[in-house]
Amino acid sequence: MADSSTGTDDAPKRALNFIEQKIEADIAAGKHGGEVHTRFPPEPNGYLHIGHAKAICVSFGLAQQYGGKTNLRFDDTNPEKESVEYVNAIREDIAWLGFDWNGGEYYTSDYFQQLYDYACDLIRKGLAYADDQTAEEIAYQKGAPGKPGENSPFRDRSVDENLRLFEEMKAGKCQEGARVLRAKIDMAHDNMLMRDPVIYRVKFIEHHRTGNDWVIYPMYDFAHGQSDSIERISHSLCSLEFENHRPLYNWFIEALGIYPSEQTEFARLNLNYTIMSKRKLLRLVEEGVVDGWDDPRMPTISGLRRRGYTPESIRVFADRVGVAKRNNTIDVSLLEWSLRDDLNRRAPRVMAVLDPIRLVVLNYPAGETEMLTTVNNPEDESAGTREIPFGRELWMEAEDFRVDVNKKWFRLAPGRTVRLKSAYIVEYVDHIEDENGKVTEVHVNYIPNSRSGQDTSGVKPKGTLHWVSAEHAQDAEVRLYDRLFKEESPEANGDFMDALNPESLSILKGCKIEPSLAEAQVGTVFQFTRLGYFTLDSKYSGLGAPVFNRAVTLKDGWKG
RNA sequence: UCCCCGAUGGUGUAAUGGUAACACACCGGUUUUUGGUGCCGUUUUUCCAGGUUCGAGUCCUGGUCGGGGAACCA
Repeated sequence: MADSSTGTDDAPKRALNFIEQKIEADIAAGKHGGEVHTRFPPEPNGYLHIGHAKAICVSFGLAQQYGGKTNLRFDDTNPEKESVEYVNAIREDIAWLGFDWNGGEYYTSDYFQQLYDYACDLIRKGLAYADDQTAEEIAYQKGAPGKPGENSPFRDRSVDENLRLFEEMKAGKCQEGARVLRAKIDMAHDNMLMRDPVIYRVKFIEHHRTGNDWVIYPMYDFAHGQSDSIERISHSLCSLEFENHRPLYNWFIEALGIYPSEQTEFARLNLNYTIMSKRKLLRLVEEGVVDGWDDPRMPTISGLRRRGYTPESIRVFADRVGVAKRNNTIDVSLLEWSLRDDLNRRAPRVMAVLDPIRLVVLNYPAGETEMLTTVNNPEDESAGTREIPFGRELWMEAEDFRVDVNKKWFRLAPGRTVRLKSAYIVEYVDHIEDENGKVTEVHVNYIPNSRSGQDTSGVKPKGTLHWVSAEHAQDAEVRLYDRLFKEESPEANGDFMDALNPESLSILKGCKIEPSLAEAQVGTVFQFTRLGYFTLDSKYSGLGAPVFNRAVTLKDGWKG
């Protein structure tokens, strides 16, 4: 099992990251019975984003890799900010990413009684006490980094008194803020978190699961390690910001003498041109800057899903990003590459014209329709072929015709010849402009013996254009997205709201799509030939009124 | 001021005392009925100073820079 990551003999051995190295060492040493049991512990107070996706891939992926299990645990110790709406969204996102919490689904709130008993145990061991001071007094006594704190006047209460006072807290006899339970550690400790941390506070707030059963709630530090321990988590993986909490995590486990789960921290994911904090994303939603948590411009998993990202692409991305301890900012182009790389191999190619102008084939008989065969995916023969209608009247992309061009122009222009994708080669005849000089219609002649697949014309056009038959095309709305922020580090200078990109969304109406797209399903991503990858918007698409989102453009090598 | 963590091309990640490599990005070439894909190639790298060693990105000491830390948040 220890070398399950190395794959088959002929596969090149991927370098292990530092957590994999630790796990393999632990397995070799027989630690935790040689088992790997991880957990993913979101607080249900917001939607999951791409940063969480990395954490999910790490915790679930490592367990998978070493034949272990993963628990999903909702860390719901603060009823003020949590709700079932978030619980359900989180579940959906993890499942969509392709992970199965085969170790079970749990809630920290399931352990409230157990945690309460642990606290009583600590009191009995003389390691916790009830403190009746205000939050301000406690904060003041904490001292400062480099300056020791001072003991609370309530620090030496007797075990019996502490037990009675804690019981009163539980029974609802204390006002919020009137009393807390604190661990008795060391008010002069170098690590501020070890200076008698508060472990229980009073909150008269209904909890989304336990209702009004409890009026005292454990703090993160008193809940997390113990929950890991209760679930016999061997490797508790979290982000760097919890490094300072590890001594406390271990202190509680040792003081309580419970199963020794072990915490390992790694660097969280940061992406340029976006923000990742739940609080700030919430602000975008609340201020209506975006169309909800699943707006296709959001870095949320639900936003990426609606945008057209595939679970596979996100998993590959998480893998490429790596696991290490130094702070990082990943270039968003790696995310885009991951999607293109996945979709290039899988997405069916179709044709659509976003900014249509008329293309008339003068020498093609009016009223005649010819069905042409075209491959669905040149990268995948098994994707098969389909028929597309061709006729005299077509739609072409306005930007594919220009009057004044240079030698680097591969498209249509006066005197030029181009191939219509999967159809015929056509040569320019003339064009019509409106009173503003805008080209509204282009006229061409086709070369009859240049039909795709049976071309005997010998003509070698420089470019290939996409098109749709005017008679058969359907109308669609297409939404193009650009990055939400115009600055690489939106939080770097001042308010991130000032860094918003005002042109992050453009809505195109009257786009022309080929008839086969009438049967498009939400969840399928298509390549619109030469334009990018597009998928039906799950929110705004109606019957007969399709709305497509562009997930990502094709890489554009044209410098013209 | 104190504690913890980190530092390798533009961005990430490897190299586990023995030739600094891989991916993305960039640039160039080639193929192409997608200016896509594929293929080939160019450019660019160990924070600084000492030390240990036949040999240091790696070990040691000191420094510099960056991140985290004083919520009844997680």
